[in-house]
Amino acid sequence: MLPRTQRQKEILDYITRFLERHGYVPSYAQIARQFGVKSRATIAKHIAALERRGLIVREHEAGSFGLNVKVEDTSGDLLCEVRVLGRIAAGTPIEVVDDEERIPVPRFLLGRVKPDRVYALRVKGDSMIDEHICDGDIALIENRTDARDGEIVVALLIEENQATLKRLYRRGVNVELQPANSQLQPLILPAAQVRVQGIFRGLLRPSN
Amino acid sequence: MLPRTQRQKEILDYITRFLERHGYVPSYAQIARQFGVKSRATIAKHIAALERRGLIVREHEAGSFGLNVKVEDTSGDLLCEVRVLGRIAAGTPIEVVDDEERIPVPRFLLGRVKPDRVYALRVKGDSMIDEHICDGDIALIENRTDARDGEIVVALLIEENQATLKRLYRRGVNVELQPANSQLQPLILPAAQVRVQGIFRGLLRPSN
DNA sequence: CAAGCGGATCACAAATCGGGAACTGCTAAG
DNA sequence: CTTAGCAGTTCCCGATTTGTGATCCGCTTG
Repeated sequence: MLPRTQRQKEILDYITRFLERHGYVPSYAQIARQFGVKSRATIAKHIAALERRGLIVREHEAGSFGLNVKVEDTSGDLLCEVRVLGRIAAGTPIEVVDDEERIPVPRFLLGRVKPDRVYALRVKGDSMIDEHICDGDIALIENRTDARDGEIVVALLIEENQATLKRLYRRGVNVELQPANSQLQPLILPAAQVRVQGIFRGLLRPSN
Repeated sequence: MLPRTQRQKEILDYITRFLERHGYVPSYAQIARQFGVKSRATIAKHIAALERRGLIVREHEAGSFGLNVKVEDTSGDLLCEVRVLGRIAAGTPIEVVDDEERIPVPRFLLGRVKPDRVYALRVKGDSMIDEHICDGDIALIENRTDARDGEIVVALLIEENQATLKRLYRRGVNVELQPANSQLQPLILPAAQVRVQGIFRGLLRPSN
């Protein structure tokens, strides 16, 4: 279920983000300070509302409200969460998904890349099968437009209005987009016709 | 469950880090010094609180408190840990890695499969490139020998002493091993020459 | 109008946090 | 063996924080 009011959503978001960053639940006073509210009782009412909607589960231990939203980890070294920005399919640019879905990702998959620079794309269709990326896979993309030579990038081909995943090499005023499958021809285009939307950083393939 | 307050989280983190670096548990006095606290009793109370929350398990043995910091708890819904059993490469059976490495895996990748039935294999070489599984990938395998038709299995070809990943179909006394790439010929062998070592359940591909 | 939301104030019980002091086991000198 | 020291534990203390209930107020929306 969704929060009913804007305030409720703000507070829910704040709690989840606080949890991500700190590994424990913020106190009512902390939340109140954050929103410039002077009364903890007000926060209590909002939290009660969120609880009625099932967005927060409490563990009444007296004096504390344990909760179970969707995020949390404490062991922040192993796991991080990444926004799912949308789908990527052949013949279309990235289709943005409206509501902010997030998926958990093992931290080690991203290497040195900061998790907040990373988003995920659900791969639709077999347009990138040459890069061994299949329908249903989840591609992890670093949000960066300046690609280094040889990196696998999400390239938006402006003329064809199509997004694909290819290795990128600069060739003077042109760029060469090279499929991983060496039997396929590389694509050479003027740099102006290609826009880099991100760098490929990893892949998740669900069971089925 | 989570630590409730900042102090509790700090102390839990300190203990875990100390444990990693030194291989043993810090004394109360050590923790107290670290946080500029003068009384060991204070630390005892914090640790008792962490114990109440199930974040620390003690083994009352002698003067020192043996403890067992939980790592994979809390986010149990999102994350699970999986044993890395070894490498799988062309031309060899699975090579078992001696020390018990574990990697974190997003829970949703495994679907209904219980995490303790799953192990991971590092893929070496391009022997399974046809299934779009590349060198350096980490394959998640369900530990099961009875494959259903059409499932992707880790098949040990006894005669050739070689493990590969293929879709399996039963054909009477024979089994058919079908590559994902339809251009390649399926392999048909007597069932006795093939041993199923697991079912493919998912894939992780690191950044580089 | 009533109902709901957002906020404020007050009061109270429970928990947290820090401290001091004394007790129990254990171990390592002397 | 005795002694000293160290570690964890327990009991008592005070100050502060926190969750929560009760009550009231202004605002919007049907």
